[in-house]
Amino acid sequence: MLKQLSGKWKPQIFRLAVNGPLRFNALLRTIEGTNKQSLASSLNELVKAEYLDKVVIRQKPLHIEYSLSEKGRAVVPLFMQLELL
Amino acid sequence: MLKQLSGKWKPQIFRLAVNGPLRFNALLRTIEGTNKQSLASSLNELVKAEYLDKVVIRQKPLHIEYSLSEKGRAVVPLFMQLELL
DNA sequence: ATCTATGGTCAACTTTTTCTGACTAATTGA
DNA sequence: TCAATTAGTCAGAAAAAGTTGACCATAGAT
Repeated sequence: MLKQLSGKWKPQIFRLAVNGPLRFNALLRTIEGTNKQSLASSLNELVKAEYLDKVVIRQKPLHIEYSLSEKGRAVVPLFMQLELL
Repeated sequence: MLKQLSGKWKPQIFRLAVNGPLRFNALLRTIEGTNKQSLASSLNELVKAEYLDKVVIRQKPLHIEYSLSEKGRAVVPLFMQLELL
C-alpha cells in the first residue's frame, strides 16, 4: 500500500486529483520539476493500483482524464487525518 | 509523510514496533533479507522523523531499545484502516 | 586472554528510480 | 499545408536507495 503510493510525484498527483480530473499536460505544467516520463509511469501505476481511473474524453479537443476511483476517494479522508499528525 | 515511511524495510519495522520495543540485532534476525546498514539507516530516519524513540537501557546487558513514540502510536490506527481498503 | 553478544560505521558496489532529450501519432486551427 | 496541442514512448544517463563485507568499540562469560 505504502509502496503503491510512494514515489516522488504520486503524493502530489493524488492531492491534485482530489480537486477534480487531471490531464497529462496540465499536470506537467502545474507540478514543478517533474517530467513526462516520471509522470506517465506514476499515472500508469496509480491506474494499475486502481487509485485513479483513466478515461478518454471524446469531445472538442479529444483528451484523457485521470480521476480518483472509488478506492482512491476512500483513501482521501485517511490521508487528511495522517497529515494532521 | 509517505516519504518518511517509505523504504524497503520501514513498514515492517513499524509493524513490529507495535508489539513492543525493538532491538537492533533482534530485528536483524527476524526481518528476513535485510542487512545492518539498511536497518540502521531506516531506524535512524524513523527516529529523526519522531515515529520511534531510541532509548539506551542501562541494565544487565546494556542495550538499546527502539519503541513507538507518541506520534508513532497515533499513526497506527490510521494505518490499520488503510490496510482494510 | 579470547570469544560472543551488544550496536553500530565505512567504503565500494549493485539495483532501482528518476531524468533528459529525441521521437511518434492523432487531432485541431490558421 | 503547416504549426500547435493532445498524450505519450524509447534509450541512455544520472541520481538515489539498498547491499555487501570489513571493521570498531563496549560488556560479559569462559
